[in-house]
Amino acid sequence: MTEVTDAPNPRADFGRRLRQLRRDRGWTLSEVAERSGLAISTISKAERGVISLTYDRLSQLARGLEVDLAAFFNAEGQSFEPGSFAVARKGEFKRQETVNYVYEMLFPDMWNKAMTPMMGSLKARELVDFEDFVRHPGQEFLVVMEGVVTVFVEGRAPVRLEAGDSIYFDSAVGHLYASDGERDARILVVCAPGPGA
Amino acid sequence: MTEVTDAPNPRADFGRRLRQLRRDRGWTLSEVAERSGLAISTISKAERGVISLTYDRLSQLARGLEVDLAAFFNAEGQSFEPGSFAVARKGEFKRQETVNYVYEMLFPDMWNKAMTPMMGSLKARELVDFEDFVRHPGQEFLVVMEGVVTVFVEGRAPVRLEAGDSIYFDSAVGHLYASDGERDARILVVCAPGPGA
DNA sequence: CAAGGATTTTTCCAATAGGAAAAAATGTGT
DNA sequence: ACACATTTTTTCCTATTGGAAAAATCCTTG
Repeated sequence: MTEVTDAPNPRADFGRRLRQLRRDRGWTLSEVAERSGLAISTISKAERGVISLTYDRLSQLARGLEVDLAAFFNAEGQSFEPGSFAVARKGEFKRQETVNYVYEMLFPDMWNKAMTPMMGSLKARELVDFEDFVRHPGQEFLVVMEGVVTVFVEGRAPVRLEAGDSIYFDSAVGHLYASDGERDARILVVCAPGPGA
Repeated sequence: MTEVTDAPNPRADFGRRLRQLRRDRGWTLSEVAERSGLAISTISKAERGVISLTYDRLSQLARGLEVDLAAFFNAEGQSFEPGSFAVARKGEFKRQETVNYVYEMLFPDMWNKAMTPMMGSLKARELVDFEDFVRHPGQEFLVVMEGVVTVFVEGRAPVRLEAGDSIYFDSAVGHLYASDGERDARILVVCAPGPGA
């Protein structure tokens, strides 16, 4: 016995979205049924929130409607000694310089760490040389500690980050940081080798 | 008798992702069960691809894991799309609470990241319960953003860290953080799975 | 407005999901 | 190695889903 609830049923929303999706395409139930391999009745019920589709069917349906599964929801839219540890005191870092940045590796004498944390300084209004995108395997995480930083990711619009903001990306994609404010910026970068490292 | 199919079952992928998501948080099945309201067995089966969850359950599960539903799907295949990136704005984090800390996972809807960055707050002079050392595989990196923090590493003398200081250690060793100052402390923690993860 | 085709909703039943509890496996400390 | 606690997997059973076909609704046209 299906209750007549107009409470914000989770599936009701989904159903509406589904129907919308179908009608946007001007398709009928049977058309979608054919494309997806589901039964007409199933789709009908799903659209009205009578039933709650299983992952399998959702998956099929997505293919049938030619949308990414996510579209349905977008609702809201290591010789590191085991057991060891190390402390890095502010200011006691080992300095390194590259063309683009000045940074200090935090635990230089531990090797095979799963992560490589670095503190970096970006001089205010440093020239950004677009020829020098940095690329390397693995993933990278950056937090802005002070100042404002613009991150250039190859093929994407620049991202402006303020203190407290962070970004996570695939290091294999060309990237570049630059201070964006009047002051020097201070960043923390943590690199990790990719899954297959 | 479950067939031993290693065929690219659509749900198998999903299941793996699910398990990953749960383990990233260090949660047990029953923990997720409680948070999501689903039965333990259901989650277990879903993770192993034995069953195909319905939309309703998926929805609940997403809430329980504190991820956007879309996060389950975005990566139809791989995790952390090669070449992708994500930005976390200060204050736009997803809150999580444990017995000892309040922290916000920074990129909750990307899974299989090589690193798991979190921002945490430690209430001033919170009682430290030494019975509750935290232990999990992998390595951990902590930076103090604000305040003063004492890190207790099992079997070692407590380490006092001030803003800008950081510590890197093996997460398998019992560890515990506590704010040590008058003010609340703010920390950034990055976890990485160990070599054999 | 009646007839006929197209589309959607219902009905009925087999297939599958989901939960409670038992069983197995996996970890702890002693 | 042992018992003990914790976590995961199985088992067993009920509730729900999903499909085929029948019934109802909605066009369109004469």
